[in-house]
Amino acid sequence: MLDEQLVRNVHLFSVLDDEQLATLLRYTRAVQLQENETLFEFGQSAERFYLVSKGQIKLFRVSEDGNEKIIEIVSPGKLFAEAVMFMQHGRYPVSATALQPSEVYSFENRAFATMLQESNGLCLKLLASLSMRLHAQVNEIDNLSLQNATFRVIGYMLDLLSDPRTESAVLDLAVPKQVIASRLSITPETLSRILHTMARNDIISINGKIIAIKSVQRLREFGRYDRAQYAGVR
Amino acid sequence: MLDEQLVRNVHLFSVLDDEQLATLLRYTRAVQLQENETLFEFGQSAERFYLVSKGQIKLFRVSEDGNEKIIEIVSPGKLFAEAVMFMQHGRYPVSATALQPSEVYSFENRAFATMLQESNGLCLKLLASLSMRLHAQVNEIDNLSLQNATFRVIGYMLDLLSDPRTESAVLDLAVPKQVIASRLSITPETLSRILHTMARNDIISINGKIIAIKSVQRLREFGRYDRAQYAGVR
DNA sequence: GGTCATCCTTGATGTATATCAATTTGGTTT
DNA sequence: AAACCAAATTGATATACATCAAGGATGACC
Repeated sequence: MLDEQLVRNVHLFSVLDDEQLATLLRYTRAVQLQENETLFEFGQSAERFYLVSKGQIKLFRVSEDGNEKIIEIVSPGKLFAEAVMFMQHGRYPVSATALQPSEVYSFENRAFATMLQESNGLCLKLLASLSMRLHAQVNEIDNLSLQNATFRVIGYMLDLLSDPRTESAVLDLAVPKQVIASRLSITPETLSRILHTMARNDIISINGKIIAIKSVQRLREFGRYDRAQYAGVR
Repeated sequence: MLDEQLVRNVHLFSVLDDEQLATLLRYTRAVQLQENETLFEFGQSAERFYLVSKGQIKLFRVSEDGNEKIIEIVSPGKLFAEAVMFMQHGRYPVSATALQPSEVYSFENRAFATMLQESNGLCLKLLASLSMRLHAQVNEIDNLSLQNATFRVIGYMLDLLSDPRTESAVLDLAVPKQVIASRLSITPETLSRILHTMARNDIISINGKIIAIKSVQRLREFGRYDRAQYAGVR
């Protein structure tokens, strides 16, 4: 059973009229995934794109030496692999597996491509969406190379904040810390040390996957002025 | 005087018919840039996009502490800043300045956006172009985080190779080494050490901005197995 | 409720790259 | 050719993070 409201709330689909939406849904199917089950692998021919309805999906690459780098963790309500859709003979640039028992809706590229040809508004919407993604990536490269590990961890936590203006907040990491570490291109050990240094400085408190941020402002500042590794309590 | 052939060879424009091309060119103007002259700055309202006809343009960001990170070096025949075009009130995500005396053709976003609304083929072409860019970025993130500095240097040199199948080649770096270093997110010192280690291992020879690659195959292997810093002659 | 397997934490050590500092080289201008 | 300036090189040292290794904590399953 498809959650039509979830589909309707996807930004990219918001321009579809009722008839187009109906057509899209006709070619849509829900896929159940167990924990660690793989949806598609790097290099496979890309015939479909996906919307997460429940759980979490990791998109990742495996390097020659067998190390896995998580590119993104996709949460409910978010699309993925839609960038390949209109390329003929496109191949998935990453692998996708479920971090938890999950459900995704699977859309046919071809059906959507047909709509793209009919609706210019849709086409422009997709352009805007891709271009925003591209800008986000430029920022990402920025962060990876210009900033240090502590900065990235803080950025990740700030992203999880629903309301960026609250001064204190409680957030749920939702995935194993090692997964977050991979996403941030650091080792689990380093992530642990960074978090605990913050805790020692009374900026956050850690309770398993639940992190309480005591002061968002001091969290931001910590990234600018401190090096986590050797920073003592002050 | 516009080099119409150069414009016609741009992949994105190849789908335009003669009339559309004429319309585009009517709103196009050539801009001359001196060395170090800035074309636009980060955050400025993006009304135009560009094609390099002569010289080299660097796209970069400046971090809070004043360090500049070069995101890309754009060469003749390549477009830049076209990803912002159809976003209303878009802002440039980077700054652009000339590395040498250069010439760029400047296109109006609005004129092009009008064409986009008329031509679905053009729209799809742009989608494909952006999506390829997105994939390239995913690869880039991959390289930045998974690989080491030596690997990135090798990747940069292999990219400059016109024919990737030749076993030996001579290539012109064309820009100061410090610019390349910034592009690769390393310091000039580290770049120098890496190049000279390769030279000591008889893989390349260095003559100012001219690098002779003695064996492309050995160059590739060097990235996989070696650490440049402490690798001796073998 | 104990056992087992993950995940997380903590410490000791290693290393790739940055930083700082001093020459050297190369290209421009006089 | 001399003088000058930016770019490149080279060496010494510092440091952020990784790696290796050894416990702890947590939760699932019988």
